Amino acid sequence: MPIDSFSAGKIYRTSLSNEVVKEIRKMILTGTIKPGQRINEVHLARDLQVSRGPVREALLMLKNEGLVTHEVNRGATVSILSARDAYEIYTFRAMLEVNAIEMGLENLQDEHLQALSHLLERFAQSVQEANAEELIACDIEFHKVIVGLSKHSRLIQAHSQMDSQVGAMFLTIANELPKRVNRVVEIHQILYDALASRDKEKIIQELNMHYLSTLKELESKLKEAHG
Amino acid sequence: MPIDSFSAGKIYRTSLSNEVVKEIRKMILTGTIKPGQRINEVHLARDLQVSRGPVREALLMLKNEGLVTHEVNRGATVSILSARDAYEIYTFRAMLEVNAIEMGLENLQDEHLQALSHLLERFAQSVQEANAEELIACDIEFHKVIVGLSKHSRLIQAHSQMDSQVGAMFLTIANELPKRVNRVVEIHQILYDALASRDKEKIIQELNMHYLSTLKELESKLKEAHG
DNA sequence: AACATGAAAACTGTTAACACTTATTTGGGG
DNA sequence: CCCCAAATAAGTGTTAACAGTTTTCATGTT
Repeated sequence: MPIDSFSAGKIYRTSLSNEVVKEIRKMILTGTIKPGQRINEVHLARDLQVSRGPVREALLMLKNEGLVTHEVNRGATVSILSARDAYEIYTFRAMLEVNAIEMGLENLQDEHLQALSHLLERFAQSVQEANAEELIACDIEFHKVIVGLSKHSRLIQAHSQMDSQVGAMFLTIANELPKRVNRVVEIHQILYDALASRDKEKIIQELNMHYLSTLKELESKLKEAHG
Repeated sequence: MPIDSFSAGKIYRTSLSNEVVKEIRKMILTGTIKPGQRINEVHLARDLQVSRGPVREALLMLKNEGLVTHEVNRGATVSILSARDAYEIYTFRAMLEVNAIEMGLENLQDEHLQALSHLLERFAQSVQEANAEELIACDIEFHKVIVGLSKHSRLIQAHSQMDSQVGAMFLTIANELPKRVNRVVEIHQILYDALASRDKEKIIQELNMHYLSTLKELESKLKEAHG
């Protein structure tokens, strides 16, 4: 049962495995399957009306996103992200973004600032609509623009490899988004201003601030959730 | 046909896919299959006396190591590493190692220095024996110790994800190893001395030097090979 | 001779059945 | 009643056959 994805009239060919990846990723990020839960290939395949081959390939890809862990002869389980993981994810992303700025700030064009500005509007709107999914997408997109300035594909790839895990972190605290959410927009506004100033030291300082505060807010939640 | 790997009497269970990964990786790193060459799943499976399932899974894993690229309905191709790739690989590794030192130099124990010292001996010996494979293994191991100081698993993982690509780079210039090879040992000796001094600034400076010179030596070769 | 066209071959993507491993249940002995 | 062991069920790993796509090759036309 091969699948074609349609988008604006143009046909993009994709494999079932890739579609299954999206499906499972969504299940994990929306909490349909929960951290620590084992993933049954047969059941999942049947639910998705697909055979086990694509499911296995999809699980391998999700393993590389860090959403899933794997043991031989025991299969895949949804990753549990600890406070330590949160620390690693955010410090590493901060590190990558700081280095991206250091090596590529001169690539910052007005178009980038426009794109970021537009993202801030989407941010604000998704807050009003209490649309967590959209909020996360904006956050990820925002930081993707920053690392993109480096034009360093391996740096960019290492960064985006953690996108899903960032999404999963958000999920962990999703129940109390409303209170925190306004600060997120504020914080990104500050980052935007720093970028617009094109002052390298300032940007780097704000980046570190940004992630430090994000981490602070997250860690207490995570510790009470599961060590 | 499930396979068990034996090692020093103890039995480690592993999957066929993992064995196949090792096999294909070896083929790529020894030049049995060459950059740009397409990988035929059926032929490869037959050669390895295995079915296509494990081969496909292995190719997925090798894709994440950067040794292989993949197009839907066209299968896998051995990655071609350009001068730009060399630049990215070495600048990114340098960046990761510098940050590892910055966040984890205080974790440097005498045991680490002993291990590094031992590696320098292995280095020297593999030079004498003109054992390129061993030389590469030492180089990778040496730098693994450095990033290991960070105790930051995501940083470590991002670094080791490029190990195979470093091996592939070496391969590209393997024909003229002899001349260059003595410098490699020298350079690592300098790095070792810097580490032994525990002087953070000095270590960072030497790391940057290290990769700069490695890159210089490589780039000319790579450009003449394939853009 | 160059080019387009369509059939055939080769190859990847997917499926379903088989083999082996792990988890669970059941029954018997302490 | 609890614990252990054998039998059984459930699950992952692997294989082989089928389906659809890409590539190659031959044929006919200009």
